[in-house]
Amino acid sequence: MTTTAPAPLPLAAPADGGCCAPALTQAVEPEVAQGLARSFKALADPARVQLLAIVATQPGAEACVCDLTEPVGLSQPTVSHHLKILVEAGLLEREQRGRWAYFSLAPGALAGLVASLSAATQVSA
Amino acid sequence: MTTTAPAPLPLAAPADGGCCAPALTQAVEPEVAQGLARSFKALADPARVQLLAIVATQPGAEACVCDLTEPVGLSQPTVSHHLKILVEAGLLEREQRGRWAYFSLAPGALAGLVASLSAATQVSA
DNA sequence: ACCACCTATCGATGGATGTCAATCTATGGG
DNA sequence: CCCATAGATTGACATCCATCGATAGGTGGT
Repeated sequence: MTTTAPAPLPLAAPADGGCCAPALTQAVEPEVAQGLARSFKALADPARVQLLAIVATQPGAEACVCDLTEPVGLSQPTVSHHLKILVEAGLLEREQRGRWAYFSLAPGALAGLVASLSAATQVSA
Repeated sequence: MTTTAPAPLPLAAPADGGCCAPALTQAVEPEVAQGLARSFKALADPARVQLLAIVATQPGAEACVCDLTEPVGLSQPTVSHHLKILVEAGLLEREQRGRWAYFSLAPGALAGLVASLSAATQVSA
């Protein structure tokens, strides 16, 4: 989080009569962009997409690690690692029930991402 | 490319009477997961999110590199690199016009991602 | 108490990725 | 014909990340 926006952004006006429009300075706050990028980074791995999809399609929308290891074809530590990333990204929720850990979709998380992307598409449309 | 799904997925039945449901084998085809992950990977960088947002909010939804370098605070080669990634991901389109290169939102690309995410959320709802 | 089982953490390793300076290519103007 | 400018490519470097084996932490059964 150190970064977030140290850049002064001198904003040298394109007075050179160059190519195009004055160019708006910031379409999105750098912080916002960073937050979105972090969410997308959590989805930027095939294994994690699969894990999310499996959880979503499970009856009750929850699954334990023992159910998730085999479908993705990865070792148990690796699956645990990916699940942790998804939880930290706010996309999954973890619940220790008895001896097993159950993972479920975090309500509203994906919807939030959808809203962000939709906003972008609306602008162009 | 090579990968895509070499795993035989032995599918050892959870006959051990373990924790949970039989566990569906594949909620999403590995290829599909890989495709989605590749799209999300293109969005998994703050600079690329910003670039996309700037292009989207420009009048006419297009911008040239000279407009994009300063707002993100990165060097010209780096911006060019990010733009290339966005184009290869199918999110942006490039058009050489005169001496300048104009980038615009690829129609339907973001919408497709929104559809995929929406599908996932629908399942749980 | 002990043991079997599920999951998380640790350490290591190979590969991917972001970034820049330097250079190259191409387009237009004089 | 030469030069200036916009942008892409190259090479190098540092960092991050996915993956695994080995191990630790907790929980339940006997």
